[in-house]
Amino acid sequence: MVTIKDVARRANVSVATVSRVLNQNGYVSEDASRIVLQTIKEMNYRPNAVARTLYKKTSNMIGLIVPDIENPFFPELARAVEDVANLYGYTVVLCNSDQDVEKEQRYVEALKQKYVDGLIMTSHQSQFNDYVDENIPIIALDRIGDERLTTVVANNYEGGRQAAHYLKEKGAKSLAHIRGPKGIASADERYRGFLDYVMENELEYVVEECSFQLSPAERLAARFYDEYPQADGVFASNDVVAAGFLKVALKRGIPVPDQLQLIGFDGISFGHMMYPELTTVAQPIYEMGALASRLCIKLIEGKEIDQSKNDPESFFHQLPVYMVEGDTTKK
Amino acid sequence: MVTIKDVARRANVSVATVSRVLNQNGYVSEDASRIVLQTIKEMNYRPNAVARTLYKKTSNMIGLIVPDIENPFFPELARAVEDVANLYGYTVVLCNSDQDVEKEQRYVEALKQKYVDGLIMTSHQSQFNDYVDENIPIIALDRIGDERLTTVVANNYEGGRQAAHYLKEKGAKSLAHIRGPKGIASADERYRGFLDYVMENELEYVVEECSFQLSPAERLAARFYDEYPQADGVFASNDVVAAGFLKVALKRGIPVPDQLQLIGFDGISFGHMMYPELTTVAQPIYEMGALASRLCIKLIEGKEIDQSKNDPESFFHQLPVYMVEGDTTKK
DNA sequence: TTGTAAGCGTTATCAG
DNA sequence: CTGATAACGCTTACAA
Repeated sequence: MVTIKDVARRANVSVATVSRVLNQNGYVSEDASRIVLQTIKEMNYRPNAVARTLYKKTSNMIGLIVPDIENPFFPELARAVEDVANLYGYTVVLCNSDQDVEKEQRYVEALKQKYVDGLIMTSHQSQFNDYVDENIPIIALDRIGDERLTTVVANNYEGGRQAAHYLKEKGAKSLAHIRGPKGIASADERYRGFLDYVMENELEYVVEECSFQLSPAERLAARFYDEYPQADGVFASNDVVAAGFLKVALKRGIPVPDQLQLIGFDGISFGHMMYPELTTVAQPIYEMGALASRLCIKLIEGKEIDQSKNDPESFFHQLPVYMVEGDTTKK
Repeated sequence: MVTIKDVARRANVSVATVSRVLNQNGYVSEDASRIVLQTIKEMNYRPNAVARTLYKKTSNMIGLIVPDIENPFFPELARAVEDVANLYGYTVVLCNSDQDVEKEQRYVEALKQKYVDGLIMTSHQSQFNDYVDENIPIIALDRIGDERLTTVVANNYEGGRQAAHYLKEKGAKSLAHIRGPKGIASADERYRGFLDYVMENELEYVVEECSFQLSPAERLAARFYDEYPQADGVFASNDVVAAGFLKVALKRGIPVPDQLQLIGFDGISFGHMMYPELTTVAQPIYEMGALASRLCIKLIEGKEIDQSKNDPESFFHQLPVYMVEGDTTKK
């Protein structure tokens, strides 16, 4: 591997000079600059990022921790984070926490040892108060729990309300909400929104709980349709669960949307892959990821940190959700 | 940040001693060891990975380059790679190449500068002969193009044959293959398999080409059903395209599987999220990722490199595919 | 068994 | 404008 020393030797200058033209700082004469650039090209020299990191204590890497990249919500998010990071010259290190606090902890530790410049952490049950003491910027994405962290979330509460409202408008008389796991903030919020709305409007409703996965959703759906045959408007806490409910309904020959209307949450892309297409409360997934990434970089590069301390708006970013009208609700 | 020096000072030993107990090599007395361990704990010292990397020229990181993490095939793969990497103490750096040769090149460059220990590169059009000269282990995953690279792929050719055979067995008379983009090896192989089988059996068939995405698939499907109303057995080159064809068929009221049978390829998890469930030629996705990861680590740690040079079996790993019978083909 | 010191490849300070 | 040189935090000969 060719180092800065090799270049310096060949160009008959000192390493300091080479470093200067590399970083474009400090004075360096036209001549020197030209010859150095030339030799760099000739020797195909690439500065060693690790050495640089060691000295500068910054790696141009961002750690992204997700509970499970296989959950279709996260690839879209990850993609956005990476796109923006890339734009600014950062590399993203992706980690699966598996919702395991210890595993997450280990990752954070490992990443810090690698001098990652910032961390973006997605939804999780823990409150992770421990992390705020870390000396690197952390963005909470789709995750609430510590007000001291810069946060990016969708308006889950409003989404819950909208779902209930939409079902009511479409004529559903007996609502159901399949809520996500207790303790996961986004699930809790969607539930709260739904509940507030049905209470305010004195609607008939039931609530069941289900993890954000297909198989549990299918099992629950089977039981649910037996138990609550009168339910004609189901709001699932995410699209995967909604898909499970849709699948079981179709399998049983329950007419969707005529007898049973169905709304999901998230707006992940495969909602469009099925037929009937899923009606869903969509989060601006890509925007959320992009924003989180941008904020993280902003914090890293030290811009506007103070401002954000004072301005609540730039501390807590809640993005609006929007209805995507598919075929699982009436026109 | 607490460094090895701090620990040494506090423990009244030299940094060398601390380093020795840290790495468990070289002689160190019971006493010294005890006190060092003690102070490490007290000071909550974590060795700096960057400094270590600089010296050792190894980072315990593996770079994983995928064309697009949003394509549902890759999260499963990535997950497997990461799980195994983790097991052996490696961190995975995920990069999206976007099928862009230059972007991929930039990533490889950037990763090398970070002293990644190995690279796993997934399907791509380029032949990337350039990379074999790199001085780090590279695994080609779901990607063929350079025989000198250790390769992990599914038996795409056989999959293509199986799909055609299955459709024939189920009584389809007029077959169609919606092949993936020319130049992508896996797509080419599936096509070859399909073609060989229909030729050998003198079956009626047509072939269309479509990129591995939903929208193009839907557009093509619409045209396709108009143009080839007699087609009663469609083999799509991946599950996303199959989903697109299924969706349009259902929308048009074409009875699936009675009038039209449909087979996808990949076996991604959302094939189960829809109803009717997709019949598909499944790749052992997780196993492929896990194997690639294991092979990469094996190469990194220098085991069996020579052996693999001689034994073709350990150079080219082709995993078997298997039919997943869903509801889009007859029972 | 332990310590000293020379790297690893950069950057930045400080004289010239 | 340029060049020595001291960091950055760790590992490992080589001495002791």
